[in-house]
Amino acid sequence: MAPGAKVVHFSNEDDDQFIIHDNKHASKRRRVQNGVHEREADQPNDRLESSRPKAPTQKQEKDLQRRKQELFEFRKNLPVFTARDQIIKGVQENETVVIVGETGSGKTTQIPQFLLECGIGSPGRGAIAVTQPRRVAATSLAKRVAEEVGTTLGYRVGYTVRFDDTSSQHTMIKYLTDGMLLRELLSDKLLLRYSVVMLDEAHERTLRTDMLFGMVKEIQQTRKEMVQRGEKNVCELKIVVMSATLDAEKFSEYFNGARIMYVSGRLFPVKVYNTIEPQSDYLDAALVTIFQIHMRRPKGDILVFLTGQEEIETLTALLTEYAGQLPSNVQALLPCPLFAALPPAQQQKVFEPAPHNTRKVVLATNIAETSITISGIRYVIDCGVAKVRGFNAKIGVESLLVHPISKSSARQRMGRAGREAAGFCYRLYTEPSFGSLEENTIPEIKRCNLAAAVLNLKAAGVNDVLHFDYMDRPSRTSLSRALEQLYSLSAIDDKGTLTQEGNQMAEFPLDPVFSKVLIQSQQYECTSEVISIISLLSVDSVFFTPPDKRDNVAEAKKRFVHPDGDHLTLLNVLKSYWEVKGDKEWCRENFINMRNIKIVLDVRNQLIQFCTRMGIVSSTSAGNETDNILKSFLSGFFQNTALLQPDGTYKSVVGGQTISIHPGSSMFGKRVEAIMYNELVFTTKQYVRGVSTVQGAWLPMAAPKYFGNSKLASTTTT
DNA sequence: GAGCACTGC
Repeated sequence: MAPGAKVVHFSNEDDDQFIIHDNKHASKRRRVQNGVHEREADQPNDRLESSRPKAPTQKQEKDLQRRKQELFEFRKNLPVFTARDQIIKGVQENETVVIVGETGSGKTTQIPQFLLECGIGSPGRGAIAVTQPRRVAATSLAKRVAEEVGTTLGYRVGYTVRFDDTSSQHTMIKYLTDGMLLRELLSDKLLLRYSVVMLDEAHERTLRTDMLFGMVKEIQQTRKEMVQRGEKNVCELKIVVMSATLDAEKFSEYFNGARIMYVSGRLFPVKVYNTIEPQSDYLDAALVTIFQIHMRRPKGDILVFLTGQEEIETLTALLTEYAGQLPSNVQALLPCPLFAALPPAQQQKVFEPAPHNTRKVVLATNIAETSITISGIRYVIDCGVAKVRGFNAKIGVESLLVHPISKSSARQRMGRAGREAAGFCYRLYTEPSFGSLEENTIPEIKRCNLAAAVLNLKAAGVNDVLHFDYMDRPSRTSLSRALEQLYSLSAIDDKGTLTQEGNQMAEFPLDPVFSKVLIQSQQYECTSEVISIISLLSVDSVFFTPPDKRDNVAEAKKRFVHPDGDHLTLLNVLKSYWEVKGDKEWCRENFINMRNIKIVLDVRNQLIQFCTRMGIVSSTSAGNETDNILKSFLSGFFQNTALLQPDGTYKSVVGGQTISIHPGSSMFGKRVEAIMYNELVFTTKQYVRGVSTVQGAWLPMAAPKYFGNSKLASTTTT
């Protein structure tokens, strides 16, 4: 099949009246970098040593002030700048304000500065916290705003993310991840160090932002009552919710009718086309559309939204093949894959400008919808679906399935074409299909396992999690399941109260199951190994798999295999890495993902620090007693076990479902009496990953409270 | 016999 043999027909393709989004001010303005460009922050040398930030020296001061002046020229042209006085007044007069502003309005960089300048944030009253769902955003925003304020990073302006804290007692504007603020809540239950909490990107509705909504709302009320009672050293807490979409009423309603303010953005008009007919094969439709654009439309790069790595690799291969057949008088076509598992060096390629006379085609997952911004994109192709993580609380199984996106997600994808100039968006579905999409994506809190979130709430003092003030309430089944799981781990007692062990578990930055394993490892005298393995399991993979080298990767993996399964195999990888002292060449030869190994080592160091603080000896080693390591894991993962059936399949002990070992596991194809697994996710089958051999006899020992022998007996018979 | 979107502490 030659590209162009088939044609995909789009509505209104030559009708300039059909413009969905039109900001008439936008095209007149010049694009200004507002410092939220993730690429810069993704450089490996991004990490700062946590030195004690000091006031700048006289010489530094001079440079800082010069830079500040330069930046002011940009700042005063930002749309939000004209609304400075109204915003200050709005926050002064209201305890909560909802601010709606599109990308490029400058709200995230400027509003904290306004609040600092007018004294709402001050050493006396408290600092300004600005939360972000992502680390890179928090760090790059802080760097930019420090420059704008004219201070060294970490002095008046800083950030706090996991493994990296540049804030100090002098910090008045602090950018932090929402997860980090949740952790601060454990030790500062009323967030007394802050006078303002700004929750940015609220429309994304991440699990953590949703938890913060409820907690800051309660804290605001408590602090107000304290002030009314005349308590000293307390001031009221201001809440600023910032959202990019127009669902502000929902936020306002939740926050007792909070004042809504709108800030204009800086997006250019994007013309939207829908297909006239539904497309049975969106991958094929995308391929044809790419060439239709390439042959007929003016310069500008193309961004294609697809669902996953496999699709992206398929389409990359097809594009490369057809691009080679283009006539010599047509400009070249350069496919650039982009997904999270791609090694950083290859991710970097999407940011490089296309060579002369070449059009770049970025084939991306949802990573390009929020996390990564690519310049030069004029055309977006949207297949209308995405892989979505789900959780069935009734049977306790996670899933990862392709699902139609929401209208707001489709608009977000569309907007990616209008960041620098007017653009075009080709939707590979009909207009009625668009009309039938859900308005908003279902918030994460309604579709994930809540065990960790519930434990976190309880540790922060919210005991009645069923009646907590959720903006979107998770189902009762989902909350009950979380409570049951915590009970089975002895994190809470039968009244739902946090136990001493549960309190300890909440301290660790881990899923409660892992915290349990870590604590239990003391009895099995293998804490050192357990910490390493937990760290290794906290990244997607310590290997990376280039699509053309799958066999070589499989070969490399074999070198580390431990007969008992993935847990000890992973440990072998880390041991080998240490033996060669992280030699780069060795990593390359063995397809070791250095970025992820770095994260593993960071997590490991952090866990050791937490252990030390809590009086757990982290150096205890199992030596050759590797069974003890597996027994430790079983003490947390006893529910994640399956038994071999006479027909050679595995059946889960809880739920009795037939499960398959993921092909990426070292246990793939092996038959043993019983297995324990790290996770079970339904994709095309019920796949388990992170699998090790266990003995059936260990099960009742691992969880005497949970296992009656009857339960075991009932699943072993077929 | 065959494969996981994206975040975060």
